[in-house]
Amino acid sequence: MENKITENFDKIQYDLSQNIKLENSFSQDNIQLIAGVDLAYWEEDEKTIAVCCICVVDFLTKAIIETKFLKDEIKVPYIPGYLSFRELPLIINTFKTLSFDPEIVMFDGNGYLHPRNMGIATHASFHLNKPTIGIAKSYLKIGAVDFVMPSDKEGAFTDIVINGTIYGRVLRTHKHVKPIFISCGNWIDIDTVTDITLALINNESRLPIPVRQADLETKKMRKRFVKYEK
DNA sequence: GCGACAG
DNA sequence: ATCTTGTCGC
Repeated sequence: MENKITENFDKIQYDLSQNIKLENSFSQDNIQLIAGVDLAYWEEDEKTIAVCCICVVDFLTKAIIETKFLKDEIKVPYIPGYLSFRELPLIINTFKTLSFDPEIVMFDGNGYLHPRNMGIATHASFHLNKPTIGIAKSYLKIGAVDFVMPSDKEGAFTDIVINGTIYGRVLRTHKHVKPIFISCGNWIDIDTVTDITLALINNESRLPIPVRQADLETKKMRKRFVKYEK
């Protein structure tokens, strides 16, 4: 049964990946606004409900410009490697409610660092038509490829290379703190991804501000909903 | 049968 | 992702 699901997903991902813009010309200088996306889940009457929050951040001042959310039932199961099919529908609908127009979007999860180079950040770029970045808190193993732990210095990183291609980067954003796994979503290169990520780190978290903020908001919203419906 | 497994 | 208490540390 799960096989049937993933077969269909594989075909959709293949079709999407044919829609390729060739340039990775996005530069840090082009950013004024960057968005962060995250979801929180809970159970309600045997159903899985999620709220998606998107936070728009001013890249220079780090100020939170806008926060929007949307709640809905989630019917697709979580299968490792197929996260986007579970979370993207709600994300796309939430994105439509934004009044600001961020130049780039940051996701909780992988982009190119994925068995089919089609993690949620990459998949989303084709729907949002914007450059994207993947930020994962743990490693999704690709085949038998392990990652090498970077040295214990802020800004230290190692690359996850497969057949000569950089799939992603293991980045230490704070000393003595577990590294994060960053990768290109689309229309951007890995060095720019690294620069942007590091520019958005503060002392509060190992995660960059946009996804950190979205994570906080998403949990606030869940508290509100769960409290009001019982 | 057992382990692995973004969120 | 979520469930969960205390606890160590800045």
